Amino acid sequence: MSVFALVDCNNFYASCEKLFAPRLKNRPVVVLSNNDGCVVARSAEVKALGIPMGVPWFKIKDDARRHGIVAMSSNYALYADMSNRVVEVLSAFSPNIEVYSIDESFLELSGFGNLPGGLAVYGAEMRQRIADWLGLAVCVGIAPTKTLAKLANHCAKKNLAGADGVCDFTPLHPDDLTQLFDRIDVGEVWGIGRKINARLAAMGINTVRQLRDADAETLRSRFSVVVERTVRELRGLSCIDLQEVTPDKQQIISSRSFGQLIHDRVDLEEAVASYMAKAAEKLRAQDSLAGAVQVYIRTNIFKPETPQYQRAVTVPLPDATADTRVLTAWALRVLRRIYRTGYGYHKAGVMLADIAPRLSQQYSLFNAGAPRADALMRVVDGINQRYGRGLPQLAAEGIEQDWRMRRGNLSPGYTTDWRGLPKVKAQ
DNA sequence: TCTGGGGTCCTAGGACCC
DNA sequence: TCTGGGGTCCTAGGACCC
Repeated sequence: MSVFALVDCNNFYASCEKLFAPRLKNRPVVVLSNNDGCVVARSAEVKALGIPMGVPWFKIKDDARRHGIVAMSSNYALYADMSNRVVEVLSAFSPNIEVYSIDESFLELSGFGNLPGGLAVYGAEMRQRIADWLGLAVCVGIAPTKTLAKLANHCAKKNLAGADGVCDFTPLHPDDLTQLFDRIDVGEVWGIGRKINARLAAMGINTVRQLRDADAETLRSRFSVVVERTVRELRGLSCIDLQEVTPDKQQIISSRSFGQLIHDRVDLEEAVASYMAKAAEKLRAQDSLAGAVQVYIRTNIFKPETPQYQRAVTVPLPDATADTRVLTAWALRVLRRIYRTGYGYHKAGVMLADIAPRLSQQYSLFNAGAPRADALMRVVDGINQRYGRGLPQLAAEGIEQDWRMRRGNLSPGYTTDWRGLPKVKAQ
Protein backbone atom coordinates (compact mmCIF):
# COMPACT_ATOMS: atom_id res chain seq x y z
CA MET A 1 0.00 0.00 0.00
CA SER A 2 1.24 3.47 -0.81
CA VAL A 3 1.60 6.08 1.90
CA PHE A 4 2.01 9.81 1.41
CA ALA A 5 2.69 12.65 3.79
CA LEU A 6 1.70 16.22 3.04
CA VAL A 7 3.74 18.77 4.93
CA ASP A 8 2.34 22.29 4.87
CA CYS A 9 3.75 25.43 6.52
CA ASN A 10 1.35 27.30 8.75
CA ASN A 11 0.54 30.85 7.63
CA PHE A 12 3.72 30.65 5.58
CA TYR A 13 4.26 34.22 4.37
CA ALA A 14 3.16 35.75 7.66
CA SER A 15 5.40 33.33 9.58
CA CYS A 16 8.40 34.27 7.41
CA GLU A 17 7.82 37.94 8.19
CA LYS A 18 7.60 37.24 11.91
CA LEU A 19 10.72 35.12 11.88
CA PHE A 20 13.05 38.07 11.40
CA ALA A 21 11.07 40.82 13.13
CA PRO A 22 10.74 40.17 16.86
CA ARG A 23 8.54 43.26 17.16
CA LEU A 24 5.86 41.31 15.28
CA LYS A 25 5.73 38.53 17.86
CA ASN A 26 2.17 37.89 19.04
CA ARG A 27 0.95 40.70 16.82
CA PRO A 28 -1.61 40.25 14.04
CA VAL A 29 0.23 40.31 10.69
CA VAL A 30 -1.13 40.15 7.15
CA VAL A 31 0.86 39.89 3.94
CA LEU A 32 -0.52 41.70 0.91
CA SER A 33 -0.43 40.71 -2.76
CA ASN A 34 1.46 42.71 -5.35
CA ASN A 35 0.52 46.37 -5.42
CA ASP A 36 -0.53 45.88 -1.81
CA GLY A 37 -3.87 44.77 -3.28
CA CYS A 38 -5.34 41.83 -1.36
CA VAL A 39 -4.67 39.91 1.82
CA VAL A 40 -2.86 36.73 0.78
CA ALA A 41 -1.62 35.51 4.14
CA ARG A 42 -2.76 35.96 7.73
CA SER A 43 -1.10 35.18 11.01
CA ALA A 44 -3.04 33.17 13.60
CA GLU A 45 -3.94 36.41 15.42
CA VAL A 46 -5.51 37.80 12.27
CA LYS A 47 -7.50 34.65 11.59
CA ALA A 48 -8.83 34.87 15.13
CA LEU A 49 -10.09 38.37 14.32
CA GLY A 50 -12.18 36.91 11.51
CA ILE A 51 -10.41 38.70 8.64
CA PRO A 52 -11.09 36.56 5.54
CA MET A 53 -8.51 35.48 2.98
CA GLY A 54 -8.32 37.44 -0.23
CA VAL A 55 -10.13 40.63 0.78
CA PRO A 56 -8.95 43.83 -0.86
CA TRP A 57 -6.78 45.65 1.66
CA PHE A 58 -8.36 49.05 1.11
CA LYS A 59 -11.71 47.67 2.21
CA ILE A 60 -10.53 46.60 5.65
CA LYS A 61 -7.65 48.98 6.16
CA ASP A 62 -9.33 51.22 8.72
CA ASP A 63 -10.73 48.33 10.72
CA ALA A 64 -7.40 46.55 10.55
CA ARG A 65 -5.50 49.56 11.85
CA ARG A 66 -7.84 49.75 14.83
CA HIS A 67 -6.97 46.15 15.66
CA GLY A 68 -3.29 46.96 15.37
CA ILE A 69 -2.81 44.71 12.34
CA VAL A 70 0.56 45.09 10.66
CA ALA A 71 0.41 44.83 6.87
CA MET A 72 3.54 43.73 5.01
CA SER A 73 4.09 43.87 1.25
CA SER A 74 4.92 40.47 -0.17
CA ASN A 75 8.63 39.66 -0.23
CA TYR A 76 8.86 36.66 -2.54
CA ALA A 77 12.65 36.49 -2.46
CA LEU A 78 12.48 35.87 1.27
CA TYR A 79 9.65 33.31 1.07
CA ALA A 80 11.31 31.39 -1.75
CA ASP A 81 14.55 31.18 0.20
CA MET A 82 12.83 29.93 3.35
CA SER A 83 10.84 27.48 1.24
CA ASN A 84 14.07 25.98 -0.12
CA ARG A 85 15.35 25.50 3.40
CA VAL A 86 12.18 23.67 4.42
CA VAL A 87 12.53 21.34 1.44
CA GLU A 88 16.15 20.71 2.35
CA VAL A 89 15.21 19.65 5.86
CA LEU A 90 12.34 17.47 4.62
CA SER A 91 14.54 15.74 2.06
CA ALA A 92 16.26 13.93 4.92
CA PHE A 93 12.97 12.22 5.79
CA SER A 94 12.28 10.54 2.46
CA PRO A 95 14.18 9.96 -0.76
CA ASN A 96 11.00 10.70 -2.71
CA ILE A 97 9.68 14.20 -2.37
CA GLU A 98 7.49 16.41 -4.54
CA VAL A 99 7.66 20.15 -3.97
CA TYR A 100 4.03 20.94 -4.62
CA SER A 101 3.98 24.66 -3.90
CA ILE A 102 6.00 27.28 -2.11
CA ASP A 103 4.75 26.03 1.26
CA GLU A 104 3.74 22.40 0.66
CA SER A 105 5.57 19.18 -0.11
CA PHE A 106 4.43 15.59 -0.57
CA LEU A 107 6.73 12.88 0.78
CA GLU A 108 6.36 9.26 -0.15
CA LEU A 109 6.49 7.10 2.98
CA SER A 110 5.54 3.73 1.49
CA GLY A 111 7.42 1.08 3.37
CA PHE A 112 8.07 3.34 6.36
CA GLY A 113 5.23 1.72 8.32
CA ASN A 114 7.43 -0.30 10.63
CA LEU A 115 9.15 2.65 12.22
CA PRO A 116 9.05 2.59 16.00
CA GLY A 117 6.00 4.49 17.16
CA GLY A 118 4.50 4.52 13.68
CA LEU A 119 4.23 7.22 11.06
CA ALA A 120 2.66 9.79 13.38
CA VAL A 121 5.85 9.83 15.42
CA TYR A 122 7.87 10.24 12.24
CA GLY A 123 5.64 13.16 11.24
CA ALA A 124 6.14 14.71 14.66
CA GLU A 125 9.90 14.47 14.13
CA MET A 126 9.62 16.44 10.88
CA ARG A 127 7.61 19.04 12.66
CA GLN A 128 10.10 19.30 15.48
CA ARG A 129 13.13 19.57 13.27
CA ILE A 130 11.66 22.33 11.12
CA ALA A 131 10.67 24.20 14.26
CA ASP A 132 14.17 23.78 15.77
CA TRP A 133 16.22 24.49 12.69
CA LEU A 134 14.10 27.09 10.92
CA GLY A 135 11.67 28.45 13.48
CA LEU A 136 8.68 27.62 11.28
CA ALA A 137 5.56 25.66 12.21
CA VAL A 138 4.27 22.97 9.87
CA CYS A 139 1.39 20.49 9.92
CA VAL A 140 1.69 16.93 8.64
CA GLY A 141 -1.05 14.77 7.12
CA ILE A 142 -0.40 11.09 6.40
CA ALA A 143 -2.59 8.76 4.32
CA PRO A 144 -2.62 6.19 1.49
CA THR A 145 -3.36 8.73 -1.29
CA LYS A 146 -2.39 12.31 -1.98
CA THR A 147 -5.99 13.49 -1.76
CA LEU A 148 -6.38 11.80 1.62
CA ALA A 149 -3.03 13.18 2.80
CA LYS A 150 -4.29 16.69 1.98
CA LEU A 151 -7.42 15.95 3.96
CA ALA A 152 -5.40 14.56 6.88
CA ASN A 153 -3.36 17.73 6.80
CA HIS A 154 -6.57 19.73 7.05
CA CYS A 155 -7.52 17.67 10.10
CA ALA A 156 -4.11 18.28 11.64
CA LYS A 157 -4.54 22.02 11.19
CA LYS A 158 -8.05 22.07 12.61
CA ASN A 159 -7.17 19.59 15.33
CA LEU A 160 -9.94 17.31 14.12
CA ALA A 161 -8.37 13.90 14.55
CA GLY A 162 -4.67 14.29 15.00
CA ALA A 163 -3.08 15.74 18.04
CA ASP A 164 -0.53 18.49 17.84
CA GLY A 165 -0.15 19.21 14.16
CA VAL A 166 0.14 15.63 12.89
CA CYS A 167 -2.71 13.48 11.60
CA ASP A 168 -2.21 9.94 10.36
CA PHE A 169 -5.19 8.22 8.72
CA THR A 170 -3.41 4.91 8.19
CA PRO A 171 -4.02 3.31 11.62
CA LEU A 172 -7.62 4.54 11.91
CA HIS A 173 -10.49 2.06 11.94
CA PRO A 174 -12.71 2.47 8.83
CA ASP A 175 -15.69 3.37 11.00
CA ASP A 176 -13.76 6.13 12.72
CA LEU A 177 -12.65 7.47 9.35
CA THR A 178 -16.26 7.47 8.14
CA GLN A 179 -17.34 9.33 11.23
CA LEU A 180 -14.62 11.86 10.67
CA PHE A 181 -15.59 12.33 6.99
CA ASP A 182 -19.16 12.91 8.11
CA ARG A 183 -18.04 16.07 9.84
CA ILE A 184 -15.95 17.59 7.05
CA ASP A 185 -17.43 19.79 4.37
CA VAL A 186 -16.95 18.44 0.85
CA GLY A 187 -15.50 21.78 -0.22
CA GLU A 188 -12.39 21.00 1.82
CA VAL A 189 -11.45 18.20 -0.55
CA TRP A 190 -8.50 18.86 -2.87
CA GLY A 191 -9.94 19.33 -6.35
CA ILE A 192 -13.41 20.40 -5.26
CA GLY A 193 -13.62 24.12 -5.86
CA ARG A 194 -16.44 26.62 -5.56
CA LYS A 195 -18.33 25.69 -8.73
CA ILE A 196 -18.27 21.94 -8.30
CA ASN A 197 -19.08 22.36 -4.61
CA ALA A 198 -22.28 24.20 -5.54
CA ARG A 199 -23.30 21.57 -8.08
CA LEU A 200 -22.58 18.77 -5.62
CA ALA A 201 -24.74 20.53 -3.05
CA ALA A 202 -27.58 20.57 -5.57
CA MET A 203 -27.20 16.80 -5.80
CA GLY A 204 -27.36 16.52 -2.03
CA ILE A 205 -23.66 15.85 -1.56
CA ASN A 206 -22.40 18.03 1.25
CA THR A 207 -19.86 16.04 3.23
CA VAL A 208 -16.69 14.21 2.41
CA ARG A 209 -18.39 10.96 3.35
CA GLN A 210 -21.19 11.54 0.86
CA LEU A 211 -18.74 12.27 -1.93
CA ARG A 212 -16.63 9.23 -1.10
CA ASP A 213 -19.70 6.96 -1.18
CA ALA A 214 -21.29 8.50 -4.28
CA ASP A 215 -21.37 6.61 -7.57
CA ALA A 216 -18.11 7.28 -9.37
CA GLU A 217 -19.49 6.63 -12.85
CA THR A 218 -22.31 9.10 -12.36
CA LEU A 219 -19.88 11.74 -11.17
CA ARG A 220 -17.67 11.08 -14.13
CA SER A 221 -20.48 11.65 -16.59
CA ARG A 222 -21.83 14.70 -14.79
CA PHE A 223 -18.46 16.30 -14.11
CA SER A 224 -15.24 14.84 -15.46
CA VAL A 225 -12.63 12.19 -14.97
CA VAL A 226 -10.98 14.56 -12.52
CA VAL A 227 -13.86 14.33 -10.05
CA GLU A 228 -14.06 10.59 -10.54
CA ARG A 229 -10.40 10.30 -9.71
CA THR A 230 -10.90 12.38 -6.58
CA VAL A 231 -13.62 9.99 -5.40
CA ARG A 232 -11.41 6.96 -5.95
CA GLU A 233 -8.59 8.65 -4.07
CA LEU A 234 -10.96 9.32 -1.17
CA ARG A 235 -11.65 5.58 -1.07
CA GLY A 236 -7.95 4.93 -0.65
CA LEU A 237 -7.09 3.99 -4.22
CA SER A 238 -3.99 5.95 -5.17
CA CYS A 239 -4.49 7.52 -8.63
CA ILE A 240 -2.17 10.52 -8.45
CA ASP A 241 1.52 9.71 -8.38
CA LEU A 242 4.26 11.63 -6.72
CA GLN A 243 5.80 14.05 -9.20
CA GLU A 244 9.41 14.23 -8.13
CA VAL A 245 10.86 15.92 -11.19
CA THR A 246 9.36 19.31 -11.88
CA PRO A 247 8.39 19.23 -15.56
CA ASP A 248 9.41 22.16 -17.75
CA LYS A 249 6.80 24.88 -17.94
CA GLN A 250 4.60 24.78 -21.03
CA GLN A 251 3.84 28.44 -20.74
CA ILE A 252 5.45 31.28 -18.87
CA ILE A 253 3.44 34.31 -17.85
CA SER A 254 4.62 37.62 -16.54
CA SER A 255 1.97 40.19 -15.79
CA ARG A 256 1.24 42.93 -13.30
CA SER A 257 -1.35 45.47 -12.38
CA PHE A 258 0.08 48.95 -12.39
CA GLY A 259 0.57 51.22 -9.39
CA GLN A 260 -1.65 53.72 -11.20
CA LEU A 261 -3.57 53.85 -14.46
CA ILE A 262 -1.41 54.21 -17.55
CA HIS A 263 -2.52 56.25 -20.54
CA ASP A 264 0.74 56.66 -22.39
CA ARG A 265 1.83 54.06 -24.92
CA VAL A 266 5.49 54.53 -24.06
CA ASP A 267 4.85 53.59 -20.44
CA LEU A 268 3.01 50.47 -21.57
CA GLU A 269 5.92 49.60 -23.83
CA GLU A 270 8.34 49.89 -20.94
CA ALA A 271 6.19 47.66 -18.79
CA VAL A 272 5.78 45.03 -21.51
CA ALA A 273 9.51 45.06 -22.25
CA SER A 274 10.26 44.63 -18.60
CA TYR A 275 7.79 41.74 -18.15
CA MET A 276 9.27 40.08 -21.20
CA ALA A 277 12.77 40.33 -19.75
CA LYS A 278 11.54 38.47 -16.70
CA ALA A 279 9.66 35.82 -18.67
CA ALA A 280 12.63 35.24 -20.98
CA GLU A 281 14.94 34.80 -18.02
CA LYS A 282 12.65 32.07 -16.69
CA LEU A 283 12.56 30.50 -20.14
CA ARG A 284 16.34 30.32 -20.27
CA ALA A 285 16.50 29.02 -16.71
CA GLN A 286 14.76 25.86 -17.91
CA ASP A 287 16.88 25.84 -21.07
CA SER A 288 13.94 26.16 -23.44
CA LEU A 289 12.88 28.20 -26.42
CA ALA A 290 9.49 29.80 -27.03
CA GLY A 291 7.65 29.46 -30.31
CA ALA A 292 4.93 32.03 -29.66
CA VAL A 293 4.43 35.29 -27.82
CA GLN A 294 1.23 36.70 -26.40
CA VAL A 295 0.67 40.23 -25.16
CA TYR A 296 -2.40 41.51 -23.43
CA ILE A 297 -3.54 44.81 -22.01
CA ARG A 298 -6.69 45.73 -20.16
CA THR A 299 -8.43 48.59 -18.44
CA ASN A 300 -9.70 48.30 -14.87
CA ILE A 301 -12.52 45.73 -14.87
CA PHE A 302 -13.47 46.72 -11.35
CA LYS A 303 -14.57 50.08 -12.66
CA PRO A 304 -17.22 49.17 -15.24
CA GLU A 305 -18.37 52.81 -15.35
CA THR A 306 -15.11 53.81 -17.04
CA PRO A 307 -14.47 53.04 -20.73
CA GLN A 308 -13.41 49.40 -21.01
CA TYR A 309 -11.01 47.83 -23.44
CA GLN A 310 -9.06 44.63 -23.40
CA ARG A 311 -7.25 42.70 -26.02
CA ALA A 312 -4.86 39.77 -26.21
CA VAL A 313 -3.02 38.70 -29.33
CA THR A 314 -0.71 35.76 -29.85
CA VAL A 315 1.88 35.61 -32.64
CA PRO A 316 3.78 32.53 -33.72
CA LEU A 317 7.50 33.26 -34.13
CA PRO A 318 9.35 32.38 -37.34
CA ASP A 319 12.10 30.81 -35.21
CA ALA A 320 11.74 29.60 -31.65
CA THR A 321 14.01 31.68 -29.45
CA ALA A 322 15.02 32.64 -25.91
CA ASP A 323 16.70 35.88 -26.95
CA THR A 324 15.24 38.73 -24.91
CA ARG A 325 15.93 41.18 -27.72
CA VAL A 326 13.97 39.18 -30.28
CA LEU A 327 11.13 38.34 -27.90
CA THR A 328 10.83 41.96 -26.80
CA ALA A 329 10.76 43.22 -30.37
CA TRP A 330 7.86 40.88 -31.14
CA ALA A 331 6.03 41.80 -27.97
CA LEU A 332 6.30 45.51 -28.75
CA ARG A 333 5.09 44.89 -32.29
CA VAL A 334 2.00 43.15 -30.90
CA LEU A 335 1.47 45.85 -28.31
CA ARG A 336 1.50 48.59 -30.92
CA ARG A 337 -1.09 46.66 -32.86
CA ILE A 338 -3.52 46.29 -29.98
CA TYR A 339 -2.94 49.61 -28.21
CA ARG A 340 -5.79 52.13 -28.43
CA THR A 341 -5.55 55.69 -27.24
CA GLY A 342 -8.08 57.14 -24.84
CA TYR A 343 -8.10 54.38 -22.24
CA GLY A 344 -6.61 54.15 -18.78
CA TYR A 345 -4.78 50.84 -18.65
CA HIS A 346 -4.67 48.91 -15.42
CA LYS A 347 -2.84 45.74 -16.27
CA ALA A 348 -0.61 44.26 -18.94
CA GLY A 349 1.10 40.95 -19.41
CA VAL A 350 3.12 38.76 -21.69
CA MET A 351 3.00 35.03 -22.18
CA LEU A 352 5.55 32.73 -23.76
CA ALA A 353 4.00 29.65 -25.34
CA ASP A 354 4.88 26.74 -27.63
CA ILE A 355 7.80 26.06 -25.35
CA ALA A 356 10.28 23.32 -26.21
CA PRO A 357 13.72 22.27 -24.98
CA ARG A 358 16.51 24.27 -26.61
CA LEU A 359 18.54 21.18 -27.44
CA SER A 360 15.72 19.63 -29.46
CA GLN A 361 15.49 22.67 -31.72
CA GLN A 362 17.09 22.97 -35.09
CA TYR A 363 18.37 26.39 -36.04
CA SER A 364 16.89 27.52 -39.32
CA LEU A 365 19.03 28.56 -42.22
CA PHE A 366 18.15 32.19 -41.69
CA ASN A 367 18.82 32.21 -37.97
CA ALA A 368 22.55 31.67 -38.01
CA GLY A 369 23.15 34.18 -35.22
CA ALA A 370 21.31 32.11 -32.65
CA PRO A 371 24.34 30.46 -30.98
CA ARG A 372 25.92 33.85 -30.41
CA ALA A 373 22.66 35.14 -28.96
CA ASP A 374 22.63 32.18 -26.55
CA ALA A 375 26.08 33.15 -25.34
CA LEU A 376 25.09 36.79 -24.88
CA MET A 377 21.99 35.84 -22.90
CA ARG A 378 24.04 33.60 -20.63
CA VAL A 379 26.28 36.53 -19.81
CA VAL A 380 23.31 38.82 -19.13
CA ASP A 381 21.68 36.24 -16.85
CA GLY A 382 24.95 35.75 -15.01
CA ILE A 383 25.35 39.45 -14.30
CA ASN A 384 21.71 39.85 -13.29
CA GLN A 385 21.93 36.89 -10.95
CA ARG A 386 25.02 38.20 -9.27
CA TYR A 387 24.31 41.92 -9.07
CA GLY A 388 20.54 42.13 -9.21
CA ARG A 389 17.92 42.25 -11.91
CA GLY A 390 18.03 45.07 -14.41
CA LEU A 391 21.84 45.37 -14.57
CA PRO A 392 22.06 45.32 -17.51
CA GLN A 393 18.67 45.63 -19.17
CA LEU A 394 17.26 46.63 -22.53
CA ALA A 395 16.73 50.38 -22.93
CA ALA A 396 13.14 49.55 -23.91
CA GLU A 397 12.40 48.75 -20.27
CA GLY A 398 12.79 52.41 -19.41
CA ILE A 399 14.56 54.16 -16.57
CA GLU A 400 11.89 56.05 -14.65
CA GLN A 401 9.35 53.22 -14.62
CA ASP A 402 6.41 55.22 -13.25
CA TRP A 403 4.22 52.13 -13.74
CA ARG A 404 6.06 50.11 -11.08
CA MET A 405 3.91 48.47 -8.50
CA ARG A 406 3.38 49.74 -5.00
CA ARG A 407 5.11 47.90 -2.21
CA GLY A 408 4.56 50.21 0.71
CA ASN A 409 5.86 48.05 3.53
CA LEU A 410 8.43 45.68 2.13
CA SER A 411 10.61 43.78 4.59
CA PRO A 412 14.37 43.53 3.90
CA GLY A 413 15.77 40.53 2.05
CA TYR A 414 17.00 39.10 5.34
CA THR A 415 18.45 35.96 3.80
CA THR A 416 18.87 36.96 0.16
CA ASP A 417 20.58 40.37 0.15
CA TRP A 418 23.63 41.53 2.10
CA ARG A 419 22.00 44.90 2.63
CA GLY A 420 19.09 43.12 4.29
CA LEU A 421 21.09 41.58 7.12
CA PRO A 422 19.56 42.36 10.49
CA LYS A 423 21.67 44.83 12.47
CA VAL A 424 22.45 44.35 16.14
CA LYS A 425 23.22 47.41 18.19
CA ALA A 426 25.63 47.00 21.09
CA GLN A 427 24.73 49.06 24.14
C1' DT B 1 -6.78 56.42 -4.49
C1' DC B 2 -6.78 51.33 -3.53
C1' DT B 3 -9.52 44.58 -6.03
C1' DG B 4 -2.63 39.47 -7.16
C1' DG B 5 -0.04 36.44 -10.12
C1' DG B 6 1.14 32.12 -12.14
C1' DG B 7 0.19 27.81 -13.38
C1' DT B 8 -2.23 22.89 -14.94
C1' DC B 9 -5.63 19.84 -16.84
C1' DC B 10 -9.93 18.65 -19.24
C1' DT B 11 -13.62 19.23 -22.60
C1' DA B 12 -16.14 20.69 -26.54
C1' DG B 13 -16.22 22.09 -31.04
C1' DG B 14 -14.34 23.19 -35.51
C1' DA B 15 -11.17 22.26 -39.33
C1' DC B 16 -9.21 18.97 -41.84
C1' DC B 17 -7.75 14.32 -43.43
C1' DC B 18 -8.50 9.61 -45.45
C1' DT C 1 -35.83 9.69 -48.40
C1' DC C 2 -31.34 10.01 -47.85
C1' DT C 3 -26.77 12.43 -45.25
C1' DG C 4 -20.14 7.22 -43.15
C1' DG C 5 -16.86 6.55 -39.79
C1' DG C 6 -12.85 7.44 -37.67
C1' DG C 7 -9.07 10.03 -36.56
C1' DT C 8 -5.84 14.23 -35.37
C1' DC C 9 -4.83 18.81 -34.23
C1' DC C 10 -5.88 23.27 -32.58
C1' DT C 11 -8.27 26.69 -29.81
C1' DA C 12 -11.21 28.67 -26.41
C1' DG C 13 -13.17 28.33 -22.22
C1' DG C 14 -13.91 26.49 -17.75
C1' DA C 15 -12.48 24.37 -13.68
C1' DC C 16 -9.03 23.74 -10.30
C1' DC C 17 -4.70 24.72 -7.41
C1' DC C 18 -1.51 27.77 -4.41
